[in-house]
Amino acid sequence: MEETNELHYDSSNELIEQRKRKLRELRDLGAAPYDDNFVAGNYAGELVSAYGDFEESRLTASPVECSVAGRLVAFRGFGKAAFAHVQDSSDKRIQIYFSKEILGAHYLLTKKLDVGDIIGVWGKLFKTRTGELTIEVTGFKVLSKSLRPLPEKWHGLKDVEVRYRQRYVDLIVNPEVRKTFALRSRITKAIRDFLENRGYIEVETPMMHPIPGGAAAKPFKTFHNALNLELFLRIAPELYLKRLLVGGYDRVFEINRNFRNEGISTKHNPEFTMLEFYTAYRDYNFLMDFTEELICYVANQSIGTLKFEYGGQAIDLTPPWKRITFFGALKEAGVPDDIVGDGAKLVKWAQDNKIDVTQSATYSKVLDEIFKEKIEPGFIQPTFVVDYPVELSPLAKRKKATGAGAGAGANSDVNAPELVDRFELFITSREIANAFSELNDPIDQKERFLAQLQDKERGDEEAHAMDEDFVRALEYGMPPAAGEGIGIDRLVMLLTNSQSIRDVILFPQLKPEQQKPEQLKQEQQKPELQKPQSQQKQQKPESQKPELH
RNA sequence: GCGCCACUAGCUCAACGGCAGAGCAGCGGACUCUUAAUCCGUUGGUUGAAGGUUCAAAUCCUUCGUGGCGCACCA
Repeated sequence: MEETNELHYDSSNELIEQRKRKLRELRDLGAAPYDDNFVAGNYAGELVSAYGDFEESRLTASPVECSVAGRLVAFRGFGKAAFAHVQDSSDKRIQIYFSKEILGAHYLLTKKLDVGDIIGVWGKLFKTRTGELTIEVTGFKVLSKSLRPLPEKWHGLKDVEVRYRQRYVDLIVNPEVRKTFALRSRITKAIRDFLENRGYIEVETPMMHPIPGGAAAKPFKTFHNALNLELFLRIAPELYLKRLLVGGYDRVFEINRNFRNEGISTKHNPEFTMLEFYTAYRDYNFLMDFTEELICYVANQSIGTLKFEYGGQAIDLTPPWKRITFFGALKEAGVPDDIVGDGAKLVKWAQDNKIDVTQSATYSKVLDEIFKEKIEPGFIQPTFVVDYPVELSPLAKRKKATGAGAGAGANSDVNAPELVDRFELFITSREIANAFSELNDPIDQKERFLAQLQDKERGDEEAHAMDEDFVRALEYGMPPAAGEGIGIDRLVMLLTNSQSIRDVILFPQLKPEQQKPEQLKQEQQKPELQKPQSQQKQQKPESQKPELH
């Protein structure tokens, strides 16, 4: 084999060669197959909705000239005529009609077209005998010759790996995928509209943090050369947004990526999109009502209803939503009263109930584990769980010792400073939102950071790190505030009935498709102590392999 | 990280120890109202990779790769 400048993906199979040949033939015929600046006057969708109902006689009486540009997605050739469909960004397709009689010598070019080519056409509208609105083409240009065959028209592209890796193909051929991402866009727009209409301003805070904070998670590390500084991709924007509250913004929000160095699953992507918003002079009770309004607004604006199916389950977002306390939920699920508060008993109960609890688990982790195992699966319809234990919420405000806190409806555990003003919203057993009254006591905050540091020393990799500048900010005074985070990907999953987070992220994280030959070579040369002999034999044909420089 | 499953033509899939196939796409031909166009003819494969078992491997075994699902991990 000779050294080659081919890409690592096959770019020389027969089908591609045939298309390259047509490309040359187009050029020989005087076409410019990668032409530029074709300004179409119309979109397919616009033409279909405006003229789709017109009678043929009407289109003949007052002809409609039009032009569209898009991808050729079907082609049916006859001897001296051809029908095809062009699909454009209006997400509709319109039929076009090529006729030798009309196009003359230009008609030859249609013989060099393939499904997948991007073309611009102009002509006038007419109705076929079957009543389909069609452009009778008087002229066209090949704007981009497609060299790779698209998947089959009928079965389409199903291979999920190819769909994720080559999302561009997925988007071309699978309309429901385009629909999902169109909905995603409407959902984020609705969120922005809702918040902006209520006086919130959108901000952007750092993605690269010297101290990863605002959540309990393992961060990605990176490095800034000029500053000679280790940095972390952010796990949450929380601490920066609260600095902005100190700075005087009363209502701020950010919709952006968070990064967490954890496993990948149908519910987890290493980078995911989070909405966080903060409201000064309000508490978490305000946020519960606000969240109902926000999510209902978003549902109405995006899918136009509050009642829909998710994975075969009927979901109803009609407010008000159920509210239950953390310990109330535990009690309801049959966790005995007396073990709560007693670490040893709690661990024993968890183990007795076959809940996996590691040796190093802290009291709060065990509680959390029991909750996730026993309680969460029950929350199919929207449910607020309120008043979490303080150990689980190092950034939330303690519950008032008196019952004076507003909105006591669901709060049966007042008089409990070991609790915090916090809720989580669950829909389809999944956490959709997490919110609390923000801790603004700098001394308490510092102590909680210190407690987290102890957890860290005990081996809890995800314990919060001390952020001294954040404490300093609080020392200047942060107004009382309520803050909330909503996982956008999971919200989009819910509203688009997507079972995997990869179906709502355009380019989900995957391992590299192909190892570079250099890497492969290195690995083969690695001395493997315990490798059986049969493995080592693989190295023999090395001399026949291409030398790669 | 662990377990199970998958990987066959450009795409969607058969063949499950005995000659690697179909449909669509493609290519050649016919065809001026088709729309999964039709009709005739036809090309296309290192069966994800490497080893092994066997007279014979897509098929059985091992290792590896990638993906899916589940588990673990996961404010």
